[in-house]
Amino acid sequence: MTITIKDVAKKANVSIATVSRILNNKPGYSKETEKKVLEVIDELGYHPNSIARGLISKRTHTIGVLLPKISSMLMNEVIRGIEDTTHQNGSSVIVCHTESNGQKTMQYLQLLKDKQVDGIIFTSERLKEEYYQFVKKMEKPMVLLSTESYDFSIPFVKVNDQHAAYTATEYLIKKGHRNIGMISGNPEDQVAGQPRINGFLQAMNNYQIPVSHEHVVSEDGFSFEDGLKAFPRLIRQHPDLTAIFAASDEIALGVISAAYEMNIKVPDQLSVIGYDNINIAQMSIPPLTTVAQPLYDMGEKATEMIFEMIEKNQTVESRIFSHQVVERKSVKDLNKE
Amino acid sequence: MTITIKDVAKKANVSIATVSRILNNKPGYSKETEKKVLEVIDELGYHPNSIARGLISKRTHTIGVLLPKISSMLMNEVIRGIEDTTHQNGSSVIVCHTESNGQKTMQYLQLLKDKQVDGIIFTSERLKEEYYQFVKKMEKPMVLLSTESYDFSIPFVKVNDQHAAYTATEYLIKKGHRNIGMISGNPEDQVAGQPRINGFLQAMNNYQIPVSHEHVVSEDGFSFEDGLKAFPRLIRQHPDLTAIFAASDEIALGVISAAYEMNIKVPDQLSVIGYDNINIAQMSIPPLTTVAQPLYDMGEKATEMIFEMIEKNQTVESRIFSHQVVERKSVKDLNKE
DNA sequence: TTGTACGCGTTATCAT
DNA sequence: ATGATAACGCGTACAA
Repeated sequence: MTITIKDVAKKANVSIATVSRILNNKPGYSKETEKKVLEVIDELGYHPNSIARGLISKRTHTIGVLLPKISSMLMNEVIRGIEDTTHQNGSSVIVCHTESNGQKTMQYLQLLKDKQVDGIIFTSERLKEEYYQFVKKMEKPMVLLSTESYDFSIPFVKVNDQHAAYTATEYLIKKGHRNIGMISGNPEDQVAGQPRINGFLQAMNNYQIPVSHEHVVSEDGFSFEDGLKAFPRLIRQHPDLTAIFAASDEIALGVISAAYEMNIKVPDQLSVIGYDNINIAQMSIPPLTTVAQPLYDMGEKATEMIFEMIEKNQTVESRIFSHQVVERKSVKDLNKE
Repeated sequence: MTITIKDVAKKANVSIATVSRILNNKPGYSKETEKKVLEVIDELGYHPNSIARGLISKRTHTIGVLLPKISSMLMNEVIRGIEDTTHQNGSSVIVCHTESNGQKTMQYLQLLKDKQVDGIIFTSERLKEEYYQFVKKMEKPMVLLSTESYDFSIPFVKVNDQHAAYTATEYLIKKGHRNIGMISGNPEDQVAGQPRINGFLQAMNNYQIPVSHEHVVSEDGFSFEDGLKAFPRLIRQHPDLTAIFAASDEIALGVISAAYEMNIKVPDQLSVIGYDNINIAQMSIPPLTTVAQPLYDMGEKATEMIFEMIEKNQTVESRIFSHQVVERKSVKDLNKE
């Protein structure tokens, strides 16, 4: 038998109301009874049932996170930021892998609604009208993470992808490179695809280096395999390339492996810069230079925003995190020759 | 306003009891009323509130997972197996990172109790008496994953670590290696530490190859950095080593990177075999040969076991998964010279 | 300061 | 086949 507030009340010779007040710091009890009740609670090892609590208070101390089909390594740090922060706030999180599948996403949203989550963090994917409407009906706060909506006004946390891609490209240029190619993710991806391509093109243009769209090659996604497959195509088209900007670290590692297979030395014959700065960036040979997103911090911030919205019942300001290139050893400085 | 079973009942001109029966396939209603009610439900877009449901049914359709401080890349696949399976069963999971901290673990156990999870999956760490007693009082089923308890009789899912380590070492030996070193995790780790060392030693002994304990070097954990730091120490002690068995893939990558720094060619001058077969094993240069654990399947199986215990209210048989070496390119065959 | 009683949304028991 | 109602464990308005 689980022990309830009634048991405590009985044993302490008070009403359940009093126990409840003490539990929730609501005024209306004397120091004496508080002490007495606290003792009994301790003695019985009583803990309130959060289910019952949630039923009445409308707060379940649970938040939902929607994740699309992208690198688990990438999301790992983000999720850690979210989970740590959530638990620090005495709540827990339900993680949902939507696989970027609309139907699955709706199913998960329904699950989150059934479970009465207090808020939702929607990640790394375009927020479709359908999703938005559903959440709106739930009347629960939502924040966007690593994505942004132009259709609906929802607070978000992200890095400026175009700017970061610009920075990466510019870094290459400043190291003396002129023949630069890019391997992007899916160009139809409005959040991590096109903007990074734009940033690349913009940098090249700004430095008045001729580029065509043939300089950017793309596969479906951002994976190691995508890099592995895309690199040979790119290098065959442009054998004179001295540097490559990869739209993700995994792609970059794929490029490095493919280059190794083709007997092209990195960074001596080919420089590579990545994007994300996930764990594996340090593990490659040579260690990967990359533009870093503060993944953990972004997860943390998004979570803090959700809690602020939940508790103050008002909206909150979006936050753009700054990126930063992390220099390791995959880019050669052509100026030093 | 959220719409409840009452709204459905009212609109369908029946009692809430009838609606509830239809919702739960309890006998006691006619085809007609069923149709009518189902229509109304659809029309209103009604979904039962799982919180209220959980309050009375004592099932929350939530399970808890306890994770220690180990490679997030490793646990990633396991977690995916758990989450997928859980969601397929209409439940969701609360993931708790204990950091291998006893106090934190107890806090999380308390959280899981408060949230009334239906069951607990305890992972990759020794089950302390304190944890066991707590869960026992909860009267909820538990299964062990990648760990095993000799003190308490709890169903588990794992690979035979000693045997797998034996297999890895034997693989090296069969490729003609005799001077073999090992970089292990923490030897005091009773689940992934000592057993793997034992397996290594056992293989060497069985093939009558002299080894001392100096052939195995260990750092605190199983990380890339551990491998990075341990390798130079090991190779200085035994400059004649031709092969290394690393107790994890991350350690193995650390070894490869360290070897690269020291200008030692893998696999030409040094062969390396890993353990786990996580994603990054294919990304290294050269791609890593390793002994694979069926991580996703293990997560899946543990989850199925938990659900069986929950639903049939009885215990269940443990399961030892078989391991398998995945040949890539980090081990040289000395017989082919 | 303290207690009584109702309600949260659902399932289960007992009538009808 | 169906409905009224207690119960799940807790918070809170209201009364005392």
